[in-house]
Amino acid sequence: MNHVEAERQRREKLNHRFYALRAVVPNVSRMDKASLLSDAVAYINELKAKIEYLESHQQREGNKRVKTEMMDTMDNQSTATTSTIVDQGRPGPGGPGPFGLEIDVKIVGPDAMVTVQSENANHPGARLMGALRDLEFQVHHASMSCVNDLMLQDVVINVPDGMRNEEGLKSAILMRLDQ
Amino acid sequence: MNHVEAERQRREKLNHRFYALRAVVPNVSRMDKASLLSDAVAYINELKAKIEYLESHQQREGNKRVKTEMMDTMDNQSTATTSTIVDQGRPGPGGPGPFGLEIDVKIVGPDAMVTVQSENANHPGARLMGALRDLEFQVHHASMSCVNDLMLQDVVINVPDGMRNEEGLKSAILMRLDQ
DNA sequence: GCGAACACGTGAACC
DNA sequence: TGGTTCACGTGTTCG
Repeated sequence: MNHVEAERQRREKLNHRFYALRAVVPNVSRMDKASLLSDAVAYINELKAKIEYLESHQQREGNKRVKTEMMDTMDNQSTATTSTIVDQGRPGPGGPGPFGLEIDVKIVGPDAMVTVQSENANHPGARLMGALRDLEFQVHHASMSCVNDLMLQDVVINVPDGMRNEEGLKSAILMRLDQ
Repeated sequence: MNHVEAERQRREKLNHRFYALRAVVPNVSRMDKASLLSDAVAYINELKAKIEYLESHQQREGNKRVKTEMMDTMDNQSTATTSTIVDQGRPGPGGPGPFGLEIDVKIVGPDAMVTVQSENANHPGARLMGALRDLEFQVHHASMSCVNDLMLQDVVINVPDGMRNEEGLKSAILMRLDQ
């Protein structure tokens, strides 16, 4: 049969592409295809966030723009090229992302609870607090602990009406976090 | 058969991940899976190149002077005009001092415990953490709470041998704190 | 033996 | 008509 051979080649091609994708995505948590795909989208979103940050802060000290910038980001979310869809799937054992950083946001009433876990390097405490200052959030409570190379941090901030969106907050903070 | 259902769900999951990947990769030339995968790797490489470009085209300012500055300060301490003596006493009930800021330092072993009390303005949390970052102290633990206009904060930092001096640390931190 | 993950051949749909 | 892509059920391997 010719059909079986064609299908064989199709599978072969697909697997080759999968292999190529593995080559460009770092920290592929597990070797299975589904995890590879979700790791890839997460990685792409992190790269996008990093680029957006670098582009907005190429010219120094226009620092009060950030709030409106964030609004824009949250509006355009999941629409155009600005889309910041983040890994709905498994909160798997993949651990910290490419930047050794894991962040979680929970909206509770007028406030948001943010928990961050990362490696204890580059003064992560100062970085999160600085990011929240730049975003002009009122910080009600914050605590952080380091043990060896691991850093755990959680803060409670007041969030204005317009931006009570867990994913939006997450990517906005993440964007200012990865320098 | 249970097997057929498991495989069905596996395919469903995989297709969902494919759909998520399509959402974050722009210009998906054709709708077929293989093309999507190769477009994804191309896009990732594009983002990487852009980041490398942006990172190389931004100037860095070295902030490594602070540590030696601090050493100097601690040497000249209580001698000339550089002295920055504040609020020797315990964190009394008098409330914040003239600067709306009260700071206390206690050396304990290789670490120092710093407690700060001030009015809740100008993002005091970010300012203390930033000051400690600039002074290149390892922060082991930090916590802060705000209630109305009052802010309370305490941190535990590691202090190198040469500067285990409560008054010196206090004025060094204070100096970087009032901008 | 079970669950997970994969490769395979086959039927169907679409130019 | 082929040529190409997909979904499906099945066999198999591995922990």
